[in-house]
Amino acid sequence: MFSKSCKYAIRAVLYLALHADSEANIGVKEIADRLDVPKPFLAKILQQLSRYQLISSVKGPNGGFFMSTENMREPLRKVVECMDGPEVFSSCILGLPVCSSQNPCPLHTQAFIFREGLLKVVGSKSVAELARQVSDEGLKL
Amino acid sequence: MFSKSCKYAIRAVLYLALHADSEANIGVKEIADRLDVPKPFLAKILQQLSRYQLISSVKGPNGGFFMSTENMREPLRKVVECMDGPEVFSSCILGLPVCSSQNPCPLHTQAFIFREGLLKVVGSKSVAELARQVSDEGLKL
DNA sequence: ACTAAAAAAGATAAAAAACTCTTTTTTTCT
DNA sequence: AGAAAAAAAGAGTTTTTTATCTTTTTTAGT
Repeated sequence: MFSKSCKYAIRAVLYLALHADSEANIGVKEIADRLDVPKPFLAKILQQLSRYQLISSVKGPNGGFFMSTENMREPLRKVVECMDGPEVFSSCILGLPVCSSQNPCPLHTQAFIFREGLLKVVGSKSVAELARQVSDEGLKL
Repeated sequence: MFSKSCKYAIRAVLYLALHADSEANIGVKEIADRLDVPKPFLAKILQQLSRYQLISSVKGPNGGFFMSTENMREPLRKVVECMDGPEVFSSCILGLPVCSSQNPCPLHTQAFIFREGLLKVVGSKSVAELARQVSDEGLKL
């Protein structure tokens, strides 16, 4: 479904969101350790997220990553789009270039429902909302 | 979502199903041309489908591929599992190894719904049923 | 029996994704 | 000002996926 980069990105963003209260910024190393993902690879992902302003960063000593209030307000969907491109939500499930309501592929109707579901998953909730849920329900990243 | 192999496989199976009535077997070349996919790659895919008995083949002159009655009865799900592995329907959407109802990941609930939808898409309908729909509604492969 | 047509099998090549390493820039603290 | 800490940037490497090429096996028709 999602690429590995995207999965790591979602988890990293949630990790940051859950620790947004802490004063200190959070470094790549900490996130990589906690999520058990390769550090240099995660660094690249965080760079990308930062470029798209989905997370915030400060350089230098005591620097690291954190979530601004604006960052927290973004829907999770943006994180996915940032990593896997916006097409994941719109492209044909069979990869046909011309698939549309006018010219539907064999799975178009079913895929439509499925896609609506997907959008409900990551499209409606903001990072803040999802983080609260994770916290309330004690979910694992 | 699905790998390219899987997308090609679905379309190829449907193509075969739609031409199941014709007397002659269908060669790789014809399918590749009609679906506009790379022939040698498609050949590999058809081999795999044939090994898993999701399509049928005969060698030699006038040989080629076709769908047996048993092949037609299989749910599309099997084609997907044959190409992308059975995990696509069960594995955690965030790639967590321990994700389950007992120990849900942050997207588990939402993913559950989404996955149900996916299973409805490819799990319930047989190749025959789907092919009929394609034919009735004049859908494009 | 021979030829030719087709899939099966195996080996290779190219492209993309995942992952790593090195250098540069920014910034804080002394 | 200088040292050190941290992200940013850039340049590799490895692995997986996608795609191709070559050889072998099967089989129908002559």
